[in-house]
Amino acid sequence: MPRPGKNSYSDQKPPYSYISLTAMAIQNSVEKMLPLSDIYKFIMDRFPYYRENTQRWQNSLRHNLSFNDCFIKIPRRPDQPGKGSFWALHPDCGDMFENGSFLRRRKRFKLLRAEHMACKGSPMMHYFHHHHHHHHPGGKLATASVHHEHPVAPTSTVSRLPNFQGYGGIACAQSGGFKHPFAIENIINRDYKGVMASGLPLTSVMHHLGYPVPPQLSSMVNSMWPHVGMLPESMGNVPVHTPSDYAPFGMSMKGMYQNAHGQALPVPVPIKPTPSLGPVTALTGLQQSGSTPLCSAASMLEKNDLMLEGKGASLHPALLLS
DNA sequence: ACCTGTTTAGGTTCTA
DNA sequence: TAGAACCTAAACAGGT
Repeated sequence: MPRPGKNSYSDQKPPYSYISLTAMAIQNSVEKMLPLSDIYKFIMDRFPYYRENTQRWQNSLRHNLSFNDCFIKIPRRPDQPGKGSFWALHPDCGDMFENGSFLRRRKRFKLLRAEHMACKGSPMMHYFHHHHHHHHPGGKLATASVHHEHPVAPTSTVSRLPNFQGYGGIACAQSGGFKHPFAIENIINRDYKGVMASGLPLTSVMHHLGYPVPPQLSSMVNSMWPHVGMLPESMGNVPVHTPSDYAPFGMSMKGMYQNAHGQALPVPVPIKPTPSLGPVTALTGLQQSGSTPLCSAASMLEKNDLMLEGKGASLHPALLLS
């Protein structure tokens, strides 16, 4: 009989992919972006399994960061000391984890070839490329304001992103401060080599590439360029969404809860909804709790426990204990 | 020397 | 069973 306690549960490998673990870490961060070392830290803090063989899994994790389009690299500004870039989730990778389950993705988030080129070459170019080709119903350019101490990760855009119902007031409350990494103030202050190399003003580049600048932004872009960072704060706000309508970031927040230590953790739910229950998921718990800031993790788990099926679908003990 | 990041390559596991 | 998702190893470049 395996005796419970030391080495029985918490040291076992968590049923989450590296993509899941990384997404958790990023989502959990205030700015929705983390340097590599902090991603390591998050994972090791919560999952004792990953406190060993660090060479192995960290190599795998780095591979995932580079290889998967759902992760984007955000360069540090000169005023931000530290090693490496920040890593964030691509704004459009919203529903990678069906029903909020982090166990297995419903499908791989893959950029189109052209998107990939644009994205890897220059975040900004990607941004406009992206928004040109997917006309979003209510989607306009991200809010832009000028002065911020830190670059922050994307506010979500509309496409592929489900409504955000909550995750308490935690993420919601922060969303007012979030800025799309491709938002003007974040774009211009970084190393957008593609544009800089062209020697053309931003709007010219955009026009040349066939990306019309939205009216409310064009004047701002023009006025800002090349006077980076000189725009008054008041001009910077072009609200697009009610902040509470969407997650502060492109990934679905359904299925998240906080444990007793204030750590945000996923609520594992079946990949496929139980047929008899229909598409009832962790989201239901959030929705039913209405605007209640913090959904009871216990009640959510209760609901979800009824639906757990298959092997790895139960809550990993490390999540409860850490 | 170590960390970060990219890429290739070959393997396993899961799902349609 | 084929393909997708995922894992691991490893070579290598560039930076501190």
